[in-house]
Amino acid sequence: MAAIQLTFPDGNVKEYDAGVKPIDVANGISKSLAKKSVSAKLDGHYVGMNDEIPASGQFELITTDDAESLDILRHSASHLMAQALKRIPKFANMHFGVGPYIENGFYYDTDNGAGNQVSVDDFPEIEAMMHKIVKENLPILSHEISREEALKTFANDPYKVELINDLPEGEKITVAVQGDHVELDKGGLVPSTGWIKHFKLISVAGAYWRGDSDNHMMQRIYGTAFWKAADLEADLQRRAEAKERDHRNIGRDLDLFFTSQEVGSGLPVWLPNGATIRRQVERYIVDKELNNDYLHVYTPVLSNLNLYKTSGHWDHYREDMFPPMDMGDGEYLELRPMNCPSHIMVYKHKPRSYRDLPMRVAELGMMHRYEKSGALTGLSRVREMTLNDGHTFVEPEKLEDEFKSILKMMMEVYEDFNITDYRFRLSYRDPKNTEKYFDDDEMWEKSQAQLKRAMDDLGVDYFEAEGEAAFYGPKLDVQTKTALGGEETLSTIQLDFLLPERFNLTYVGEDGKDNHRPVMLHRGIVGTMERFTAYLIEMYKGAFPTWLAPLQVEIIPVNLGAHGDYARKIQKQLQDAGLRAQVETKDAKMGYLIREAQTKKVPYTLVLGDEEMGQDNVTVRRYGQKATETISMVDFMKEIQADVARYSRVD
RNA sequence: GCCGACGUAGCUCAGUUGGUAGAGCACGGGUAUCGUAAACCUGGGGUCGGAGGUUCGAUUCCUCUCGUCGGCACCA
Repeated sequence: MAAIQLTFPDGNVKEYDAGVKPIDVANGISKSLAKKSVSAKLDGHYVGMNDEIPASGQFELITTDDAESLDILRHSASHLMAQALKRIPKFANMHFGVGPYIENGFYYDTDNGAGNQVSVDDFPEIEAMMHKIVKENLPILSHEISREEALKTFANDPYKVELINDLPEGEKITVAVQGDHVELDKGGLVPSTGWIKHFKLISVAGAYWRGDSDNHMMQRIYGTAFWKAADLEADLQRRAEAKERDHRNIGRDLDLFFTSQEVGSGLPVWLPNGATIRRQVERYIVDKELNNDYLHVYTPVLSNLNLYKTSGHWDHYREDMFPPMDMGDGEYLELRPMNCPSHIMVYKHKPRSYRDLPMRVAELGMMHRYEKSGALTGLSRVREMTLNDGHTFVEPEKLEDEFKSILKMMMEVYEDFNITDYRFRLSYRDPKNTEKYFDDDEMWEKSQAQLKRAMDDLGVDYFEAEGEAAFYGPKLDVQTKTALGGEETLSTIQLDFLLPERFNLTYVGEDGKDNHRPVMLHRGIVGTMERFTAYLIEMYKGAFPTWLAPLQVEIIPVNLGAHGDYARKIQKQLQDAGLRAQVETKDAKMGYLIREAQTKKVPYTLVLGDEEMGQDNVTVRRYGQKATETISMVDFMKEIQADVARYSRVD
């Protein structure tokens, strides 16, 4: 008998006879480890827990202590769900696509034919069937089969057949068998269905087969699973709380903005409170840019359509642009979908010299995009938006320096807003789909390498993504998470060698020749005011830092008649100092007014009565605290000014 | 745009064999003038998203349409 060396999670190495099964190995070690072992890998590839181990190779057990085990559990849960569905008569003939684990759970793409879709109302029945199969504790067996066998096994599942046919010739095909259910599967599963105890189906939604909108749409059933009941409970709790954090809900509760059918879809109206937050952000970022040698301009939201034909945007994004306005004399005007051509016109207005470069043009530029109806979401995806836009025109050899200086400014801004949860994405073109992009392989190779080099020089962490570039060049995107877990781009820096060509931009070099071509950098630091505000709302859960808060100080006179004048005097002092303060004139009990100030998340609430009036004092209650403190107005003024100054510095 | 669900007062939501609607909060009026998370009384407010159809009669059933939500696709 050949002996095989097995390395265990605790580092121990033991010898076993070949032919032993991982599940026996796990059981043989110790009771505690056996309970924790969920899957096994041989030479880095998953093997079934119930399969025999061959005579050679490096073997490792994966236990519930490993983060990977949660993926294995969820992957197994998706199979469990598929098996349950097949056992329910009305889903007996359901076809299945793919059923992977994802970040917060798993899904399975299903197709039960038109008119027979799965609905959330079916979830209890499906879950009950899943629990039944868990009780049966069916062993999950994994083994290799031939292509012919595979095609025979899945003959009734056209999606699976397509997947099998797409596997390269010679590729190993493995299946996972649990009782009467067979899955096309690469492995990474729990030993038996009894391991999957704590799960919940979450939602059902449409999804194109293989992610292609030309393909048939399937029903994607989402679920999640955990090892412990408490973890599942906590996760469901988190999902519920995320809704409270959703900027659309807070926006309504705090009167920040609204959208209405009368105004139009994707066209939010900013109410005074939301407008204040936005104004603060706008003042901040414009000041910041002016201090970084940006030239702020105003350019029209409406321009000649030819501008976008020249830039190439018309060709690439016509579907998502508002239709041109035919002015009747051969001229077509277009609501601009982006600001670059406008800023290019600023550059082109006069001959430029290398001494003028880098030239940084910036604007809070309003633009319009006809986003598809299904994409519209609150403030984060809209049809009219104002971008904190900027374009730098730079000598090619200074490109990396300029890139780094923009990134530096971006990180300073993030610090001022306390934004810490983000990651950098280097967005390259999709090498398999190059017709979407400007056709110049050398340019792409070079600029993508430049981008990467600049990031490496700075020693900043990033990840790379193919197919995320703009048509004119690669970019650095800053990816953040929304309350509901979606990822979106907040800021971006884009390299552009194309538009300077298209618009024939030049500058006079040191050599006196006027045929030098600048490079362009497109950048948005806080992105669009809409999306950035949405992000801030969710990040702060509506409890804004004082410098951003719509109302900073709520003043409550104990008795409006007796203390109203004093309240208005205090308000005046605060307003003269540039602060946003309001005297509450509603004739209600104090408890009511305090409650209102707290639910509106006002940073400071002042209560003024006999005890304060004589001594020029205020009694202050800070947001989120129950405690109150009576201090002099002078001290309060110092406190709030320090509070505001801490965030609103521009350097 | 696609698949599914939903659309009743400003907001959150009730409203079943089809007989033109109700609560709480909010808002207006009144009483009380109150020291840190909801005083009490009272009033107004709805073409039940819109259009068409079936019916003696539609918030309810059907069709279309607009919008919202969950995803997918898209995102310069």
